[in-house]
Amino acid sequence: MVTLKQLAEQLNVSVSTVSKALNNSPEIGKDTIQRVKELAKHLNYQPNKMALSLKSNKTNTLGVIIPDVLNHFFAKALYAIEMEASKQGYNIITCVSNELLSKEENSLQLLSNGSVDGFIMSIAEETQKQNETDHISRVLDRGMPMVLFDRVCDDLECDKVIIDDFGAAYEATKHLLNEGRKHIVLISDIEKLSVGKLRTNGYLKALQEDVSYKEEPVVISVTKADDLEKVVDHLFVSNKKVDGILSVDNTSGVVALHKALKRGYKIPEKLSIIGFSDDNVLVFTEPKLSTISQHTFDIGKSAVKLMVDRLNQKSKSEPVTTTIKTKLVLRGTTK
Amino acid sequence: MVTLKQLAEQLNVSVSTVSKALNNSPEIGKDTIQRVKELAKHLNYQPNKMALSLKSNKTNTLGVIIPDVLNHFFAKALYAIEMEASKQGYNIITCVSNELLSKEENSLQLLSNGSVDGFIMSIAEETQKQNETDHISRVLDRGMPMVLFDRVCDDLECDKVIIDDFGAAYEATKHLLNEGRKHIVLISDIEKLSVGKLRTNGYLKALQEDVSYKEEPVVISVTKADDLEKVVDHLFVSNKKVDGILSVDNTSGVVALHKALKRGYKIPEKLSIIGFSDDNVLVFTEPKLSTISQHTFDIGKSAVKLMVDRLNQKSKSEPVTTTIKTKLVLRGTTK
DNA sequence: ATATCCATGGTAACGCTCAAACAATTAGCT
DNA sequence: AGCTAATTGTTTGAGCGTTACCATGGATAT
Repeated sequence: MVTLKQLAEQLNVSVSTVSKALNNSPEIGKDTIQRVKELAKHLNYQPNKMALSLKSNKTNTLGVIIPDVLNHFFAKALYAIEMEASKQGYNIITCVSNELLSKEENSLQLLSNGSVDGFIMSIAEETQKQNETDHISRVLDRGMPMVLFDRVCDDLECDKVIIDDFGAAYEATKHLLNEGRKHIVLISDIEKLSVGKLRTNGYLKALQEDVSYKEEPVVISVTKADDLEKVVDHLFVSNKKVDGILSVDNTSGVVALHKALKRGYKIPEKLSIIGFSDDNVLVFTEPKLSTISQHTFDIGKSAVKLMVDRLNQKSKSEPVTTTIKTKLVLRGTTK
Repeated sequence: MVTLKQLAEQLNVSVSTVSKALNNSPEIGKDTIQRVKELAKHLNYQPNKMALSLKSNKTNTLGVIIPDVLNHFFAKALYAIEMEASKQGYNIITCVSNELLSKEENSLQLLSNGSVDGFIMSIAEETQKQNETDHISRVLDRGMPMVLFDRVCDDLECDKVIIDDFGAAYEATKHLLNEGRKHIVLISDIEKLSVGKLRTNGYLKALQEDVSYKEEPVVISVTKADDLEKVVDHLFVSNKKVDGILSVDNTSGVVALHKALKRGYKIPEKLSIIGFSDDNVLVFTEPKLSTISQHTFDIGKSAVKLMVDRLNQKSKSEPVTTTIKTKLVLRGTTK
């Protein structure tokens, strides 16, 4: 790597002259600036990032901690975060907590040594289950900015980006009711997560409010240990009258559709299905799955924006929570 | 952030004493070491990463550039890279080239300023199409280590991790031939990529070698602009006799399976399908898709290992190419 | 008293920026 | 013309947080 010192030596000027010249300081003569810049370009000079960061105490790097890259939602959020961060001149250091509290603690700890200017993260499943947030508070207490997205924790005083999980599920359930469905089942493999609970509550609320709906709500909670396909398929034998399915996670809606088709259900005539999936699964379904679209890209983008605002602000201000609108997109699996 | 200086002041010793104490230097008295360490722990002292990097000229950070996080293959590779890097004490800075040459050039440029110790990357589609590798050579010339994976370029002198694309497709085609298939079609949406071409060649070679195979090979190349589902579906009308399909990309195998089922093909009796997909799509198929497994996790892991070896080595040595074994996993869509 | 050891302190350097100092030129004033 | 004042262009020096090397001081041993 070529340094200011080397440029200075070659040009027979001092280091600071070179530095100022490259930064277009008005103190430096026009011709000198020219000479310096030419040599710099010629030698492909790049200011050393570490030196800059050390001096300015700014890294222009964000730490991003997500629970699982293989989950399409988080992959897309990561994509959006990377795009927006890059646009704003930030790099991202990515860590995958793998849904583990210990890994999350570790990543936070390791990056809190001046590696990043702030954190964007979504909380690991284990962390949410154990409701353990000390490691996050510790970071916050040190004055490090943090933006939580999707899986947040209400107790933490920091910026957040969420969707209206309750409302989205409520609306989708309402839609099924309006279609005249009388036996609406909810499937969830995220019942342990904050967002999962909210969605389930939205479903329950919608059913409760409907005086003409007689059935008891049915919540099928699938855990990691379960065989998703088996559990979903079993629904059709244990609950023969099912005529509406709301899946509040990424995959179970698609699985339900496949299983239902295999069992000969007419869709959407006899059975409606609404999923919480991203567009990417559509290519694997026929008819196309109706979904609640989370606008994942906007979620990631907003998280970065909140972070950048926070980093640019002079005085402290109250935490902000951005709620991204969801949209019920009706396709082939609803009437 | 608490610094050595602050510790030193509180303990009434010099900065260098604190530094040495924390590094267990034998020069320092036992009791002093104790005192220093206690305070350090108490104040949660973390050595400043930037200062360390500046001093040692090592960042313990790797730059990872992938073409597309939404592609499951790359997401999984990224996951593996992150896991292994973390295990080896490295952070990763992730950039997504979005299949664009310009973004790739940009990321390489931006991180070549001392931000990372080396690069792990897979080449963007545009870059491969235009066969433009100057930006990569430039990095290599500066002595920055680089490991290419999956989408590599033979001309570049650096470490590589690949799979035997030719052999994998060859073997899969052989399998279809051994089943007695007489009209085997290849579907590919990566015909423009090095790996795509190799796979196609493997398919062609297998057909050529079989003297009893009379048909002309049929390669269906799908581009981004095409509607994958339409193109695949059309195959069944334009090529009524098809009894074997080899999909060499991530998704078209699953789509072909769905379309074939919808058209009433008996699978695997009348039609065999082999895909190049990862396990994750299996939940969306019935019968389960037979696939060529790429061992994506091993690919990522190996890339990191090559990189770490390279970084630890004293003297320069020849580039290494690691080939990860593939495995033909027969499931429900083959006899 | 001199050599030997031990514990600690001081300094420089990594690459950079910024404030302040300085030298050299030009302008302003009697 | 002669002297100060202002302007311009450049260098010096300190500091960001570390560590490595060298120096220093006091105690102990010879």
